[in-house]
Amino acid sequence: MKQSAVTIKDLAKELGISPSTVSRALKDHPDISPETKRLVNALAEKLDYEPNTIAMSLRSKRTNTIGVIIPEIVHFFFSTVISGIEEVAYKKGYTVMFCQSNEDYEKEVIDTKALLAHRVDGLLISYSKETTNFDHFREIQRKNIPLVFFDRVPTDELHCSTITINDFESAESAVDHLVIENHLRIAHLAGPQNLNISKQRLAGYKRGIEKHKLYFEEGYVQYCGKGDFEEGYRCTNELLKLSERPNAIFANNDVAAYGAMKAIKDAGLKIPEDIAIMGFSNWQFASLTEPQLTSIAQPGIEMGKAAARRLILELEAKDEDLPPVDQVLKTDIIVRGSTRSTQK
Amino acid sequence: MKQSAVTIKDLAKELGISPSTVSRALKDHPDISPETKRLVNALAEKLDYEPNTIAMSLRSKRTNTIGVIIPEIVHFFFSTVISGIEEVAYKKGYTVMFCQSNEDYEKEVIDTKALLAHRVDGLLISYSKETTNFDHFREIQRKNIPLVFFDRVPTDELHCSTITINDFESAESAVDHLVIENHLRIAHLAGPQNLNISKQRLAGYKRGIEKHKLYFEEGYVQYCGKGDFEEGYRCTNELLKLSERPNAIFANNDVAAYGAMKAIKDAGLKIPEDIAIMGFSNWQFASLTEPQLTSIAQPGIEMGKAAARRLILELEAKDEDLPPVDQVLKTDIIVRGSTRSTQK
DNA sequence: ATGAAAGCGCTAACAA
DNA sequence: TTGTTAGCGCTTTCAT
Repeated sequence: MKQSAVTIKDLAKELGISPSTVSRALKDHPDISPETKRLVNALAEKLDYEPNTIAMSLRSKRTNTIGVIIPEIVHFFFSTVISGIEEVAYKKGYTVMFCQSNEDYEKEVIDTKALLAHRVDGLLISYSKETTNFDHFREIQRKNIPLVFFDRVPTDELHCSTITINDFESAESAVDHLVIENHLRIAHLAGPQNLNISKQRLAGYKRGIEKHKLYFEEGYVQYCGKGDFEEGYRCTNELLKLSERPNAIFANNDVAAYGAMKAIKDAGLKIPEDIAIMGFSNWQFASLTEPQLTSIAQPGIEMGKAAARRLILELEAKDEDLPPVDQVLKTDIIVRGSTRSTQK
Repeated sequence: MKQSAVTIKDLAKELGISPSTVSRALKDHPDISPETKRLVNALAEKLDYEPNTIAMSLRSKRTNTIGVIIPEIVHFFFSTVISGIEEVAYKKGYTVMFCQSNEDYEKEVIDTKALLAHRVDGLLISYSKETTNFDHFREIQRKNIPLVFFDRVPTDELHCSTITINDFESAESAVDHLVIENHLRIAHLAGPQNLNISKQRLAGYKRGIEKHKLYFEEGYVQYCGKGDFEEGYRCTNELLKLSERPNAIFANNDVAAYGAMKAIKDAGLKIPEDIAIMGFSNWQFASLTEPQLTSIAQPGIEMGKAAARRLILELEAKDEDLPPVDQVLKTDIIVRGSTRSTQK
């Protein structure tokens, strides 16, 4: 019922030499004679010897494993990020342990504990919409385990590297884009304000409104709670009730945007003729069938790669204690298949 | 730079008792006096003692970790499966190690090795479109490590449990559905035939064609290679060239179906008036904006849960050596938001 | 160039 | 009820 079970001891016994010699031979230690190395490696090959990484970990205190916690895997953006993480981890010889918090604070705490218990070398985290208490993250730091946040990152108080996109500027660019297309009454479906990304997007939107001196009223910003489909739908219906009905909606996130689309269609209105929709969203294939959809595409793969690279850098920097870095990635505005960078 | 480092030894020394007593006290062993247990637990709590799972694994030869290999994480279906796996694994106290093969045979082999090296207790695998050589799976079995396949499963030769959907019947039902809606010239975008699912779907399609005595010609089955977007597009263009142009397309998989949609639109034809599209696909939000899309929805979450449950069952059955089981899940045909089971 | 011995942190047989 | 000892598989001083 168990593993192949051939150990260094077995090889040693077979060859009539000591385990330590075998160990050294396998690692190509300079002290060992070429002849011995040859013999050891040949036998290892023959008996299909595989080093026991658990035993190695027990000694070295390294598992070559990185832990990842994301809110939800069934989500285009996060699956993209994970993909990037896996790619870099794989190339650098790390394996990925993965948990999803399901946007649940309690689960996130337990996941953190579980990954620490499994002795991951470092952690990559994008925290849940519910998370306002960061004690579990502090615990990680207390243990001196490298931790990098991506997308949903804390502001300052934790001294960690972060990977984000330029939410503020992107939101502003979105308004610019809508204005160019002559939409002058732009509403916003805002996300949960305990997430910095949502705050930034709202701020960028406001900046755009002010810059272009657009019409604005209180009701133009709808707070969609957790930004799910139903909330997007509900909030959009609120927008539709306004006397100065907006002719464009800038959505904080994709699922809310889909809710908005449904509300608009249910009201018998047309997209984008009556109301244009734009937002942080990757419509994936939908843009093929609804070419009027414009999105601010988040570079998920890049974010995953950047996060993994940064974490591994910190892991391998040993005690040099790298100061945290905040890396900001650029988004793209994708219009009807064409791409224009938000970079100014 | 390292973990909290408080060990059983530390606790023992502090309390002036032996490590084994501490170990037993922590595990609530009946032999230990309540008083000792109290003292030990109190100190453990105070010093924030965390058992070292690596050391435990070295002894027990169990890591409480399951390895998962899927072709691609950025894919609605597979992300759904992973989600189900994670859910069950979490509830049963396992952690998930995850790799994606990127539909690359070589990577799959390496991933297998990596997960075995990390001493996962068992493996869940859906193999790549390229995989025709199963030696790496046999290697797993040789080591007596439980292995469960899902969705893309081998036929017989490996003696493993499998979780699949009823591809054959679902495909037949799809044809039934199209016939009811009066589409009598139905073509098929077939998938890679080294995958059993693709074979089954093709067979079910053929069965449907025969049963209803529908018009058929050679060109109605287009083999889309790996079934990517471009292939779906190309193959659909082939269909459009036929003199008896089909008025419905049944697609083996989602991405090919999207390619088909683009080809049809590019040709100035309408969906579904000119050509209806149906297939194994989850259009997610697209069905909101294109309500004419009908899909055979694959129960990904259920598949993930079932696979994880089965694997854990085998893990915990110890040496009882459960005979492999082939579990077949039912799909749903989802039409304009309504759901009809394919179960007959 | 090689071996002996100790120890990573934990547990379990055996002894007391 | 508790302690002693040995060992999981590996590496690494320190000796030879």
